[in-house]
Amino acid sequence: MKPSTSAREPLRTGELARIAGVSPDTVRYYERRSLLPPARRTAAGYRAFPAEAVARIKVVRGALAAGFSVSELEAILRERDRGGAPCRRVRSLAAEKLVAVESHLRDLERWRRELRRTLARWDRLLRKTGRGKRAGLLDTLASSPPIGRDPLRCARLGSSISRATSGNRRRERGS
Amino acid sequence: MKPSTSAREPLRTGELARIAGVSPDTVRYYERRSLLPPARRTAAGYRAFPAEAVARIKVVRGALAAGFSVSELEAILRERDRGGAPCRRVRSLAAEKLVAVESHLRDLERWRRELRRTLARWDRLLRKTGRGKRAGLLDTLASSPPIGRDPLRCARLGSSISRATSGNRRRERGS
DNA sequence: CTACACCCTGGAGCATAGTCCAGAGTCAAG
DNA sequence: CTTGACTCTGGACTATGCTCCAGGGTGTAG
Repeated sequence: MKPSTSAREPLRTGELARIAGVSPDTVRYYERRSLLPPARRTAAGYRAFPAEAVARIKVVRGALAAGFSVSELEAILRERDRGGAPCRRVRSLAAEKLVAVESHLRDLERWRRELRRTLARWDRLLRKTGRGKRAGLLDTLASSPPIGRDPLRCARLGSSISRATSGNRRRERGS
Repeated sequence: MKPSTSAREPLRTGELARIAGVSPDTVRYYERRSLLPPARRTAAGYRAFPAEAVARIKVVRGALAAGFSVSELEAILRERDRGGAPCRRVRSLAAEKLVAVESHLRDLERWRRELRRTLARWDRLLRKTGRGKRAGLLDTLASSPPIGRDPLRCARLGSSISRATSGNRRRERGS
């Protein structure tokens, strides 16, 4: 199990970031949030990471993608680094994620059904309404909340969606 | 079309809120965000809403539940109040929501599949690992990102999910 | 010596739809 | 007059996982 990474042992923040496919800011952020053990420092105060940090970051990214939160990971990794085996907790956390995902899936499906019905109704309304005349589309939503008594969750999702829909600037910078 | 609401005409903030099923803070918020036209004021500075405000709030809640954002609604309602007929825009906005919802649905389904596979793999690992020994569950996620190169959206969803999962304090206050 | 690339830190910003707060005024009943 | 229920305002706060910034230091090639 000798480290076979192509880069020489002590990695600086930027190197580690490039190899792991994240931004230097993210590396520093992970260290601050204890997802990465505190790096050694050079005389000048530069971070010097061991090669294992690359794998660690990949684990973190994978876990985040799976739905774990930074603070959950913090606790888990902390225990693991102390020699503990938080496997059961990890498993049950993942099981919770699955339950949550399934419930969201149901919400989204209901939402999709509602949107489709709404669009169909609106198209009917629009067809029998003159151009430039108001069809009162929104008004048909007034009594609609059979969505349950908590439109908030949907609204929240809605916002994250509209963000995902539109802007994707950033990225692209280096050589 | 005479207002048949049971309460006397000029509604104060709290009355309107109770009738419409939202909090007084929310009523003021909607007014500030121009979802509600500016209310008349009594001599003391209290808001005095017309009975129509109830319906307006219901429309807003319905639209929010359908996925419209406050600022979209602001623009739409503003134009409608000026006598315009933003129906086409409303319709196309809703169509966009549908597209977004469907795409999220696909993401969530992929996520669910991944979680299920992960759990199955982990259970296999756990079975052949002694109690209290580390099974390296998280490590199996390191190379997993076939989720695409953007775990962010998932992570974001994850967070909104965990919030939805756990805490639902507040509410309950009145008589 | 001078670019130029890279590193550091602490802190603000993002984006949403509210919620909650303090400090202060209003109003009807008792 | 006091109590209690209500109202007002402007602003801070919530949650997340980064991202970006200013202001300043480091390292090295030319």
